[in-house]
This record gives sequence, structure tokens and C-alpha cells, in this order.
Amino acid sequence: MTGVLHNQIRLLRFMHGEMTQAELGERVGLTRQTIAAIEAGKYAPTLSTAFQIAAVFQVPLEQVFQWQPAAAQDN
Amino acid sequence: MTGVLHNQIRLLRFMHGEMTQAELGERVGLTRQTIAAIEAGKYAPTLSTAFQIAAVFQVPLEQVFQWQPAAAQDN
DNA sequence: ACTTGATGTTAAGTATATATAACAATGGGT
DNA sequence: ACCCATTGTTATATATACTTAACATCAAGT
Repeated sequence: MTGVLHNQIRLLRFMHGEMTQAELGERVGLTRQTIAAIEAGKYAPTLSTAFQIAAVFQVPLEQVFQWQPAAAQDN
Repeated sequence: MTGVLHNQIRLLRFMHGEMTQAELGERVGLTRQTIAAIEAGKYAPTLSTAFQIAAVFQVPLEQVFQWQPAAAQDN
């Protein structure tokens, strides 16, 4: 896990009619607890899950999740 | 898992000096068996893993993994 | 003050991504 | 014909994403 994962889920939810965690969960087939945990960065979602969340907000995946490498060592 | 996940790992490996599965594995901290399985689509990686693989090839994540929703119902 | 909806959080269980070890098959050198 | 590196594959084990259920807090109505 050489890096940090950020996300804009909370922001995107509010930008989409104050969508609730529960509703987002329903839309992607996850529980609201799981959404809460992902949103809080408690663990990193599966790639499929990430794509589904991005699809709900109709934005590219990188607009929902940002990856920051720990220490750049190449190039 | 409402959708299908494709990837271009094999292509990208050969485009990057015929990089071996083992070498890619080392670079992202996975075993060659895990790389082989992801490449073969046997299971979907973690978002962190996906970002790390994309970083090795220095391309955006969507250039490595493509998500195809099963049935579009929202518009 | 009371309800209700939304979120935070936690414990215990299930599903699945990943590791480890082993063996087979192939292709390229030599 | 023999190495040797690469990949395919499979069984068992471990880590972790995700579920379920439960309880707590807090803000908004009423």
C-alpha cells in the first residue's frame, strides 16, 4: 500500500441533490456502512466498486478517487 | 458486480520493454501469480493496486482498466 | 420534548483479493 | 538434447473488503 488514497464522495453526494450515503449504497449495491467507511478512508474499495460509484456521479474515476504515491523514486 | 472489467496489462507490459509479470509484480508489491490472475481477469484488483499498476506504466488508470456496465438503466 | 432521518461506529461473520508453494508447459539459447 | 526464464495453474492459507445487526449522536421538524 505504497501511497495514500483520497476521495471526493461526500462532495459529490452533496453536489448531486444531497444524495444520502444509503441511497448511494443502494445505487451501487453496497450498504450505507460500507459507503461510510470508504468515504472516511477506512479502507480502499474494489476497482469494480470504484467504477460503479464514479458511474453514479457520471464522472471519471479519477474525479472520485485520487492516488498519491508515498515516495516517488522512479524517473 | 454489475458490469465487466477489462484490462490492457499484457499489452502495456510488452509496450514497456517486454516487462515480465514477475517484474511488474515486484514493482507494485504483488506476486507474479496475482499479476497473472488479474491479467487473466480471474478477479478484480483493489483500487490501490489498480492505481499502482497504472503508475508503473505512467498512464491514467482508465488506460489500464476499462469498466463496462452490465445494463444501462439510468440516463 | 418527542420523533425521524442521516451519519458515526463497532463487533462478528462472509466473500474475495492476495500470498505461498508447488508442478506443468512452452520457447529461446547454447 | 539440455538449461532457463516465463507463464499457466491449482491447493491451502491469510488479509481485507464488505455484510449484518446494533446502538449512539445530532439536526430538523412537529
